[in-house]
Amino acid sequence: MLAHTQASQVHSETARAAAAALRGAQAAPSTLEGHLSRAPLRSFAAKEHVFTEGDARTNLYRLESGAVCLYKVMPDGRRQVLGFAYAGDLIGLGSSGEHQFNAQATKPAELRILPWSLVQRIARNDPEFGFKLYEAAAQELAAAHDLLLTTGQRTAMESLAAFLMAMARRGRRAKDGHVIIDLPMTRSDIGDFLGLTIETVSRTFTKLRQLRIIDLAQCTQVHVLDMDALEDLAQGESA
Amino acid sequence: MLAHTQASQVHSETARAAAAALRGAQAAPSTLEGHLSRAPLRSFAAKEHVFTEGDARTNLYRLESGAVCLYKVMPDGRRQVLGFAYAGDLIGLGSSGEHQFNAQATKPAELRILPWSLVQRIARNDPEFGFKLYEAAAQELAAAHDLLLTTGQRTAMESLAAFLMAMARRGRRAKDGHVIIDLPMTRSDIGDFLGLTIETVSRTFTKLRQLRIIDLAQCTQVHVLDMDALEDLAQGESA
DNA sequence: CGACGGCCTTGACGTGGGTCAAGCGCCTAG
DNA sequence: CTAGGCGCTTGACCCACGTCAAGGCCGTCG
Repeated sequence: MLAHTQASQVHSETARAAAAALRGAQAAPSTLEGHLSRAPLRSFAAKEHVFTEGDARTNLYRLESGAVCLYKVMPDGRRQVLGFAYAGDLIGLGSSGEHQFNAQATKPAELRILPWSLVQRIARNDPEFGFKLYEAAAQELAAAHDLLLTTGQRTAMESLAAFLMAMARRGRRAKDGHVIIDLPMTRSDIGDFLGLTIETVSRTFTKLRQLRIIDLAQCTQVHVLDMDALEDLAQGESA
Repeated sequence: MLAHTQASQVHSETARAAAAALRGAQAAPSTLEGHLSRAPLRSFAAKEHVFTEGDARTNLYRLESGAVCLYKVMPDGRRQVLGFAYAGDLIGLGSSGEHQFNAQATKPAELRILPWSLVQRIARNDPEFGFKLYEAAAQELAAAHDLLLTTGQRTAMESLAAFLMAMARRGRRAKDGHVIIDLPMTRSDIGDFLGLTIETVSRTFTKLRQLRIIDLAQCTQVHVLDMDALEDLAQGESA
């Protein structure tokens, strides 16, 4: 679910669940997907919090539309964004107890809400499901490790290029062949994600534009003009 | 298992397993602890790798003694240490497929080795166990998130102070009341962990010594003279 | 429609920490 | 006992990025 990692798994269940629904069977669903598809849907306004650090972990969420930013804050206000969630991503995984970070919609969002107690119940009855939960957590762990590589080792240019490469996987393709990336978050979110200031993020975007590697239609929409060059920059091929 | 997080859970099972063994019952063990306690033990020399990135995930390990460093490397050699494992920690959790980082003993170490296929088999039969796996992964995730806060936001001084605070929880107490920390890793490991160079780590140690907050008997042994001051520095009280 | 506030960009400047280089202490091997 | 190597420290220098400050562009609300 965190950026910097490949697309999520899940979703293969959707068709099966839909088929079951058509058959009119209202038997209690057994898969996570089954539960989620009939879980209540709640809307959140931009900037509204889904949960905050210290809240009891009462629910597991799945984002249906919109985007959500996950972050931690230090006492003095410095902020580290841990990742962004997009449609299809699970939000709220973590060891039992309290939430250890904040989740805030960066644009209007809709989420399915599943009580955590139910999740635990399913896990107790379905060993396969417990293992799926584990794999979901492991995937997030891998994403966090990737992000560590960028905040710990990469330069501003490398970080931003890697970020854009990751976002490009979610992007669409314009008729002229260029990949178009919509950024559903502010420069501040990006900066706090990559461990940079908004000024540095902005300047680095400008530099990429001057290098004719990207084009900025609006500040929230990136056209990738030269994906190979971007890839090179992400891997550390100098300037 | 990563530093920066509280002690591990597990271990409560040890007594029960021992009791079962005494009863002479040789029935197949059902808990992870049961399996681990009779799993083969292997020794690794300092600097020897337990596994490397790209290796198939064939085993789950538990460290019995020594210390292990977990890290990723970039193509050009830059390295990010993800964490350190100490006695009792599980190593090798992650989504199925290949290992996504390297694990290298920083000093002579002994590990119990459990085939991953067995872990999966247990998970399939024991729902409780699958959930435990999940919680272990979630714990590592929390540790990674904490580390992100330091590599992304903290200054060198804050990072090192936070690192020492975390290590102090594992430390012993001298007769004069000072906490003594043994560092089973090099400056280079610490630097790559915190996103700093070895020179900066060294200079920061020196600064802490000059401030009379710590004392360095040898470079691997830290005496904490003023835990409160260290705590303050970790939280960002300037200096 | 005009004014305000968020968000983004750009410039000038300062600095924390990276780089390069030298030297030291300790451990191990011969 | 001596030599070599590895890891640690320290100093001098420099640069990437942070800080501070000044606009500009929307989008929204009165």
